[in-house]
Amino acid sequence: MARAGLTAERLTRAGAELADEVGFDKVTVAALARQFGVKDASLYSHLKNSQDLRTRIALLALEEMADRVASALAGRAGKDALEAFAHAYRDYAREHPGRYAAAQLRLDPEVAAASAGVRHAQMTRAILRGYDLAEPDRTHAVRLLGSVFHGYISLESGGSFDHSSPGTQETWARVLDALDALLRNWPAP
Amino acid sequence: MARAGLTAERLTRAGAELADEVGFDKVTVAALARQFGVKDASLYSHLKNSQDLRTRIALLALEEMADRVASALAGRAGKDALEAFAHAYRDYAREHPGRYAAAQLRLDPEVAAASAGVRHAQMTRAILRGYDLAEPDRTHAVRLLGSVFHGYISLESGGSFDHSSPGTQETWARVLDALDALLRNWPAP
DNA sequence: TGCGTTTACCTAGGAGTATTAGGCAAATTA
DNA sequence: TAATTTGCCTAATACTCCTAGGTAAACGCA
Repeated sequence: MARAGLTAERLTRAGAELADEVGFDKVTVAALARQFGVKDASLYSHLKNSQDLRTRIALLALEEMADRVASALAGRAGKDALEAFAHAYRDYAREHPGRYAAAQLRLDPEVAAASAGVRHAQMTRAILRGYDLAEPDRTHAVRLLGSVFHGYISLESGGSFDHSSPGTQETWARVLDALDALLRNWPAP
Repeated sequence: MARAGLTAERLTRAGAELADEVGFDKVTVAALARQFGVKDASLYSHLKNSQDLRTRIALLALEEMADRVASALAGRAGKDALEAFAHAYRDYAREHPGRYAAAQLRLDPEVAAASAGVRHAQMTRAILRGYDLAEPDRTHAVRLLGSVFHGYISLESGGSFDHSSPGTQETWARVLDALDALLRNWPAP
């Protein structure tokens, strides 16, 4: 019988698509096998287990996000960079909700340390180059930015903003204005 | 044979405890039945299905959080209120990670509208009474606060802040300083 | 070109979870 | 005390995860 040509990469990619279509939590070994027309047991030659699959999808998502952010950030500084980062991040989450959810997966420390999440963190720091912040405020600010971006996307995609009036597009723009103002006027302790 | 005295409420409460112990995603009808020493089929007299169980835990968590925040907020204004809200929120999430995760569950619009989530949102608005913000900036600011709080807690509990140096306690305090400063100096469009 | 080795995919099966249908006995009410 | 409700049961179906062991296709080499 003909082989389907499975590899860990193809499975990861297909799993990511599936996540975007039906939700990350519904990505299952069985569902993935069905997509390739093979038995679920067959996937275990390529994947250690279902957790391994989820981890691979998470790592893929982190790579893609870091790539996007990197190219969005190239050649920009200050508020320009802040907005580019924010838009790239949010757009990715809207285009790929399943992958974005995957990227929130808690990884083993070693795996996380070797992931594109590190690059991502570095780029968040890079945004602040255009602002006059010394340590440890720089780190506090990085954490604040990460919190706002992640929190906003998470609440928005969860529908928390659906039933009050200004559109989320407008809020997003004003939030970025506010963050820019804050970074330019970071309060002394 | 003796009855276990199951009710939807007891099951919900036990499910919430279980969520805090092993994680919200591992709260299962079977696991809950085991805790009460009954067969899993027995729970279906009290719960519509496993989604119903999860929803009930989420609603419980929303109630508890709204209660905590309400009493933290009583008699406070301005930065005092901001900090009280933030601490109550974060403390709840740290004490009850499973319940906090449950509270993020996407609810049907009608269910959400009847939930304590509404009270929660109103209290976030109440914080802003101490600051001079008119609509629509008030709404933008509410969304920003929600994003920061949720995002920070989510990243912190996911371990994102574990491997960089200032402690998260210090960052949290400085983030609140920054938010207070921002709300007092909200930029014009 | 044919042979051996690797490996991709298979069947079979065990364990856990979600859910429904239908039954008996305990608790409640008349 | 009889009638009714209801709490928990057994049984059965379906789906997911995963392991063990087998077969045949593809590959590497003489």
